[in-house]
Amino acid sequence: MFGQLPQQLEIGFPPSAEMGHFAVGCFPLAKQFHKSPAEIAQLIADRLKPDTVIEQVTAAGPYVNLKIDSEVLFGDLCRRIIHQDAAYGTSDAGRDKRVMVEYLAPNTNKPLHLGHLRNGALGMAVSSMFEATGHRVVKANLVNDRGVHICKSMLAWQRWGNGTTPESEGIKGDHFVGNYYVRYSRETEKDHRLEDEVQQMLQQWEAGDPQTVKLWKMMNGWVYDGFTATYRRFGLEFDVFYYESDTYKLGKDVIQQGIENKVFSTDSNGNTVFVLPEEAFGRDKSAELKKVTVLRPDGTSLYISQDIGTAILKINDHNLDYSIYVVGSEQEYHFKCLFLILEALGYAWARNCYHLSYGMVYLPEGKMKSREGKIVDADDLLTEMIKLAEAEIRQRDPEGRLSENEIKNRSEVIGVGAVKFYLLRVRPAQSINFDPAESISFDGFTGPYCQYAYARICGILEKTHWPRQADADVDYSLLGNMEELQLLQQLSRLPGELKKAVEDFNPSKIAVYIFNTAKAFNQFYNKHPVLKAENEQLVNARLGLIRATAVVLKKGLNLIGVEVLENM
RNA sequence: GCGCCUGUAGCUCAGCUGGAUAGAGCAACGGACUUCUAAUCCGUAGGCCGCAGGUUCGAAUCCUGCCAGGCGUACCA
Repeated sequence: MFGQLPQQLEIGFPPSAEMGHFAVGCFPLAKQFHKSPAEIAQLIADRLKPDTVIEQVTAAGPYVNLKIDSEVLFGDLCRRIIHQDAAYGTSDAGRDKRVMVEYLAPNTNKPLHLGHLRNGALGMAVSSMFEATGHRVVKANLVNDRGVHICKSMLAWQRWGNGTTPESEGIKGDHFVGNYYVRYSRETEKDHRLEDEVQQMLQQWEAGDPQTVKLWKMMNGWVYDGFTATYRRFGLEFDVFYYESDTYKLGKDVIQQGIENKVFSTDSNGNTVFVLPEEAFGRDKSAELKKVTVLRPDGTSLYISQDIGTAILKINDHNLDYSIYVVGSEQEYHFKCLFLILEALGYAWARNCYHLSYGMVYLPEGKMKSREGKIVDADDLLTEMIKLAEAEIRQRDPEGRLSENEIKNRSEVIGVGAVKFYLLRVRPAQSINFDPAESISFDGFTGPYCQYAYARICGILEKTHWPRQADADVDYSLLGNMEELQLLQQLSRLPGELKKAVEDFNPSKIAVYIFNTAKAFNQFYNKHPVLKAENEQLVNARLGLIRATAVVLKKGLNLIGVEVLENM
């Protein structure tokens, strides 16, 4: 279409569709021809003669705005979208590349909370985005199933559980265990000797004491039952689980090798340490180079030692090209060190490890603290949202036409979609101030708003037989009003937005894009009838346009893990 | 002290690889349902883009300094 224009020029959109369908900024040519961008734009506009495709060329300041023949403009894109369907916007840019997305990493001593939901929503969205760009994605969950915190719940249950189980009490397993974690925290304030007992239990666990291991397995089993239910409800999927109980001793061999190769050194306390480069880390309070300990003097490992081992394990297990860690921003320092150490150890792939860091979720009262019970529980929040959605659905169905099953299904899709969208609509680096009132809203920049636009389209398509005639015979040249143009322009953006979202590891780009697309549709919908358009030809053309819109909305929402409904 | 992140409308945020008059949502006010789903749409109002310099034809965007908030700063995970 623009073969006649120099290639370095970028094609964008004018601020208003009235000005033209495409805009070409002439800035790059200014230097080359020693003329102002505006002069060049005028020159091009004068030279470029309209033809069958390009209907009008106008210079507007430094831009050349082009108007394109409607049949080409609309027909091209709508036909392509409808034809490609779910493949629209995808690419094979990452073909043959294997990428692991590690996310969630829950502890098995308490239920999931709002922070986990943000992590999970991000993990799933990023995975989908990478899949949509042709990557082979392995979704991994590194379960933190051992350690002193797990023993706390275990000890409390042993002491005060009286042999009860989640079944006997009718409580979801993870919540059941979490209650004992809270119980431990309460009791230990009164009786500090419990702390010694917990340490003892941890030692017994590490020694493989059968009783302790049995208790551990049983209680973790309860937690997994609970987690599995929440995963299913929130739409979290994993291809592989790593358990810290299997991996916590990893890394020692590599570190030993690193010592021999002088990657690590020993400090005055006998710790095995890695000295951090000054350029990236500066110096500490006493003006010394900063260090990170990778082994204690007694040879026991630390968080980072395990992570070194696990990183290598993951690469070897799955032959990865990229390894992504979805972990909160408070661990940026840790991952910076980890990747640096891996590189120092000679692993070239360390450069292909990424920490997808995301900001905290703050509550109105402050940061979430599980021990103080000041958290937003994941299950509670989802239940609450689903209930609100249900109330809305029932209000819209006063005659009670919907089956209970249908109401349940819709409530879940809407409620869960609202939570995911709320957590994904801001970029990951941004911390979220969790506003309960705003989070439960279904109006405006929300998931349900986007789902609603999709459902409205389905409502129209349901009432007709699409295509009413052969797709090729639809006369798209009839389209071209402002709302149609703006909607079309939005539809054309998906591939580019997906590409940017993947490059930045930023699902919020998709969320924003989908919202804008839904809005463009609603604006069109409110102003122009589809089925009752002036004539049959126009009806068909508009049906094509909204059919394409439905494809884009569904695709975009699915990319960020939000499901769609044909009726709302 | 050092490192990273953040600062844009009353509130929550887009925009940040420099380009057309800085955009949305919420909240406020006013309008549109005998018309394909009003979970919608239209309108009004609301901005020294933290501050000060610099680079540039052009800066919310890049650079420097400062101010404010958050996170982290090995021997917890």
